[in-house]
Amino acid sequence: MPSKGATLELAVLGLLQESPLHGYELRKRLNLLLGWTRLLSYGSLYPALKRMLRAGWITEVVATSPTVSRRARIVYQITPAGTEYFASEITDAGPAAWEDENFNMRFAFFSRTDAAVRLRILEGRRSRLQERLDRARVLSSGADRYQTELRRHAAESVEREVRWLTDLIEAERGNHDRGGNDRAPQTAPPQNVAPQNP
Amino acid sequence: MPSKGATLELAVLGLLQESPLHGYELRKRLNLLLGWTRLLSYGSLYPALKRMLRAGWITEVVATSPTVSRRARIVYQITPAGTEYFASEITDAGPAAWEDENFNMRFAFFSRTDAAVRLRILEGRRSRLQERLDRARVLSSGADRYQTELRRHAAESVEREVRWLTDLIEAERGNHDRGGNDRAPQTAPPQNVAPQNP
DNA sequence: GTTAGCATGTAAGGAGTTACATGATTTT
DNA sequence: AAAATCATGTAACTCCTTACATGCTAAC
Repeated sequence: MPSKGATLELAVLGLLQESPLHGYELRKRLNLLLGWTRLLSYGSLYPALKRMLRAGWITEVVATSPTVSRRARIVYQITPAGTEYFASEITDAGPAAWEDENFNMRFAFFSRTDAAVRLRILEGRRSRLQERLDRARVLSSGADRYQTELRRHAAESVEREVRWLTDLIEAERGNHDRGGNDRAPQTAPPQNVAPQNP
Repeated sequence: MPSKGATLELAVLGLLQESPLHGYELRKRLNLLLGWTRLLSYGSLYPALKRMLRAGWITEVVATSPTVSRRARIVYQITPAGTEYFASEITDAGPAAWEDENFNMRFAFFSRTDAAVRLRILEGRRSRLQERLDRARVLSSGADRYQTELRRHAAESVEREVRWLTDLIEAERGNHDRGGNDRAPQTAPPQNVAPQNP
């Protein structure tokens, strides 16, 4: 079962699928990929790598570089089992996929995700955010100026994100009629094909 | 030391300062106040209340209501020690105050915070977000379309938040001192916290 | 009568942060 | 020569989530 901490593991596998990496470099890339809030610490990454080794998703190779004699780096490589696990998780468009952290990670690997799954994840994410807005619209008693302003701003942020998702969904649908998929997700002008309204 | 989990404790104290509350009600209000992401679970709240009891910040009173015989509710009240702790923490405008979660909580209790402290927290928060943007601007390499789009959107969100903070800072300065003097006699009608669109 | 909301908890388990510990290499 | 960056890890601690366990009350 994809418990919560699967996010880090999946992100590592996603990066290792492109090329083998050592821990230090991995951390930097993870922070670039997902590090908008707190930075990932080594005390978090290295134990995760050990777990993944035990799970058989990655293998480690001590890189003894003959030319440049840096400190021996331990390079991690993804295994077939790891590739399989990544593929199966990335295919799963269940509720776990539209959690905050998880969603960003899924999105980051969208180029390796089926178009249908992409769409489901985007829509799931959007309706989850919409629920949040509805839940919060039951506006509150006893809120002072600052609390009111805080909520207003938070709601506005969520609304913006909903619009962002809507644009992405439209873009996805727009180039869906082509079998090959994998086109730009950018807010492209809506192509007028046959409107497929729900 | 205000370790990380102090956020929940402080929020509880902030709410209890207005009126005594029992756990269930407390949870609902906390979720309204800070619950834009995940909802707070009882498994998290009740242990926190126990910790706070041990620390002497709150006391519990079993409310035996004679008129309506609901299940006995345990009502928590803030103690003088709790009030003192809250006051000292809320006064501290150190780096901890502009962390994501923490910042929202601080902001929610801004009406009970000194104007000078408010300003420092807002400015600290802003420069922290600015740092994030700078750190991320070194981006580029190895990012595909989706990753690029994800970063663009994230950066945009942070930029919006910076602008929001800038507006708030201006508003704070506006009704704090005009031209270096504290006692602004006229010209400064009580500006709203939210200086927004016409 | 049964579902939904009110109300309080505990136990197991996972995950992350901070601080500690060490050492090489590159840049200033 | 010092400082920054590269590089790998461990241990203690804290905290949260999930799932479990219980029982009352109101509404449908």
